[in-house]
Amino acid sequence: MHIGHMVPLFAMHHLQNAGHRPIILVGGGTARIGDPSGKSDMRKMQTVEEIQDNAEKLKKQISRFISFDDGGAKLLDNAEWLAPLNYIEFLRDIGRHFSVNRMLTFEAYKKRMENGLSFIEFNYQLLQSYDFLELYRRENCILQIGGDDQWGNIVAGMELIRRVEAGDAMGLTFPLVTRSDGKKMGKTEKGAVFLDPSMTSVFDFFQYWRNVADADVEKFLLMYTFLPVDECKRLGALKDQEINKAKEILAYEQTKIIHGKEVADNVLAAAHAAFSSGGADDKSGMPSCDMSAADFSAGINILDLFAETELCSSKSEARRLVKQNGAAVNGDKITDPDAVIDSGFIKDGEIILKAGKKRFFRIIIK
RNA sequence: GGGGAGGUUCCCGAGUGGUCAAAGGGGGCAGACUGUAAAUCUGUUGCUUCGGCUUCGAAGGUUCAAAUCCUUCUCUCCCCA
Repeated sequence: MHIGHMVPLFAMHHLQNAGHRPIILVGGGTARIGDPSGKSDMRKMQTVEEIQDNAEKLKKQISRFISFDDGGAKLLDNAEWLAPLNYIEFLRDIGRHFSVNRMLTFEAYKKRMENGLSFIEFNYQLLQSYDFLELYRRENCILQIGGDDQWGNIVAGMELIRRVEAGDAMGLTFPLVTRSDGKKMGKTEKGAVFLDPSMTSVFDFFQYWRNVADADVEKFLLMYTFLPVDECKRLGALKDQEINKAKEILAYEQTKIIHGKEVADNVLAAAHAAFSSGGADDKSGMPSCDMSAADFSAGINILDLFAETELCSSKSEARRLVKQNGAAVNGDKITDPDAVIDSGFIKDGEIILKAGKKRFFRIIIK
């Protein structure tokens, strides 16, 4: 789960507030098949344990803004009805309603016609349509929402419901959220910005939002926060230095939604501490680790120290950083790769490392 | 089953016996400029005890020397059946 997946979930939040009952469907059954809308590779297969584990995590993550309490949202796994499927019966009852000619006209398949499309991927549409049908039958679900790459699959499901149950179902899709520079939302080239704090630290998460392009501020406030529309517009219209406030609010609100208010407050203070107020604010939201005072009594080489933290992944990288004038300890640049960090650097029981202008790491001395 | 084309460092993509840790581009990182923005410019981009070490789908082989040649295997794509 990364922030690129959030839009349909936010839509769910709003729909739930309007009195609807959201059902989140996890693809425990379809996880074993590729999705033709994916770029080119088949989805990697997952074990049953992985799927269940993921489903639990998912529920935990989204329960902050979608209520699973009594009568609230439901989380279902399509393995429940896909796993016991009988192939012959499926062909007879479901397959007969699909026209290959029509399926081939969908954009998602057209693309794949050039470099190959396996049969199981081609079948994905039938399965997703069947999911919709089952949800219609079991939960009286009449609306399916998803990214616009799901358009064809959703429409196919609507048609199936009409043919089989003479029911009237609807679809709602959202365009892929892009940033003003044309890239996909939530993708840094290093990888996606994940909701799980063990994959993307809350500090980095906050900073991602804090650093969005000016042109994206209003759009993201509207899409990714629950602030009133007027307020979003007002903030998005701020200029120059002022718009930084809007970005901070965006980052704070978003962090609050995903990680909770307490974490958001901490990270906000940590960001202040790192970037402006000379260390007066609470730094507990900053990425950190514990080290013992004894480790520093003999001193630690600057390169080793940086390589130990998440700031640098190897000593070579640390060396580069130091050479290029990008490393700082407690705010002072260190340019000598042989520099040794010892107890003298400990201030108020901690040492603050900085790589470049925006990446911080806090070593807490125990 | 038959025939053909391929698998190169994060990605795309050069490289067909030594000058290759491997062109170029993208991305990343750092520096300058700024508003913790964008754009731009510059540097950098396998690891290292700085002696070297490991990388070009996998395993063997030829050679003083291989990403480059040979063998087997494996995966992908295309055409025919």
